[in-house]
Amino acid sequence: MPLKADLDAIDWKILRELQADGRMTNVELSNRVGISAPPCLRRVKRLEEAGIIRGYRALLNAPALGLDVVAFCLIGLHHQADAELRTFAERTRGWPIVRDAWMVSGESDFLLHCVASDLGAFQTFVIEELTSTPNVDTVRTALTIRRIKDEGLVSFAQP
Amino acid sequence: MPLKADLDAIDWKILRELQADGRMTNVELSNRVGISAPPCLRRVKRLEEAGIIRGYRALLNAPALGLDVVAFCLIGLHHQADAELRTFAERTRGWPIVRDAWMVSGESDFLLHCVASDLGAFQTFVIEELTSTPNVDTVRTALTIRRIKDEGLVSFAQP
DNA sequence: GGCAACACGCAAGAATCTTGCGTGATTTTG
DNA sequence: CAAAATCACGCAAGATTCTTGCGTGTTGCC
Repeated sequence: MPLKADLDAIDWKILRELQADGRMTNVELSNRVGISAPPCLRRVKRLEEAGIIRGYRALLNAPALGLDVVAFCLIGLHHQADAELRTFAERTRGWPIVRDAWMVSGESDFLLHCVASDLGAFQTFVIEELTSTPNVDTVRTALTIRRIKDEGLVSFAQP
Repeated sequence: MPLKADLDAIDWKILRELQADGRMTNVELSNRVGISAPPCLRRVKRLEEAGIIRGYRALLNAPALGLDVVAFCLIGLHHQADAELRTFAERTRGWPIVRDAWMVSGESDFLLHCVASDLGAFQTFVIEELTSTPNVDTVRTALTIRRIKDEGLVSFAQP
């Protein structure tokens, strides 16, 4: 189960390339990182089995699919005991509009990344679902105007 | 250049499957959506060329890579003229700590999704970069405690 | 110095990708 | 309404890629 310390320069290159293009063939990947295909594939599988690569995902174009509203919601609860946090977290998993969600510390307790077909659908969600959920205190929303940066979770500026 | 209206049930299945596993082989994908491999591959390419599939990305495990801090920053500027918004947007692209960034409307002007190796690195970024950037008025941060939902951008609950 | 552990690259068989082509269904057109 | 055109499907075959086993060279550790 390798961790960060076990990764060498080639592993980092693999991670960078697959974060940029997760569907690259192994042959192409092996050329880019400078080793032959078999050891390259073995490294990728090792990274997958170690959980360093959590999976692969196609990135979809929401507007082209009729999803014109992307927004973030900051949620504050009345009571933040463990049971209440878990209850709200569980509820977010049942809302299709919520795509990613984080429990956070600071002025709010949760941050929700939401996608909806239009403003009406989003407002309906906020009013009829979010604010009417028990224990929800504050809801602040930020409608996105446009995405200005979109890279993978991990930066490769330094290594 | 197909749009939403041109997509049939099989296309939606393809999108769902590739959003869940972007590295699935075309043979496996074709089995799951119920057609043979050649037309399935043709559909995928059509979706890619139409920009509906924007790309593919490996999802990496930040903590395993020594990145223990994931946070969001809400930024308010003093002046929100177009030139100033563009200037700030451009600056976010030069910060490796900032992974995704959105221009938003509401109480803040920008939302930054940040990843850092530790709290010190993040605080250094906030103090020495963010707050010292010209035209930055307010900076509110939300440190993430844990991710409670992590799905692709597009929901497939309805179609 | 010798041994064990490890990762590499080669090679071959299996699987997948990719293209061309014929068929059938649906839509358009006369 | 019929004929033609369009479209997407599935089959088949060659090209590419994946996958595994194996031998070799290097590294680290007695």
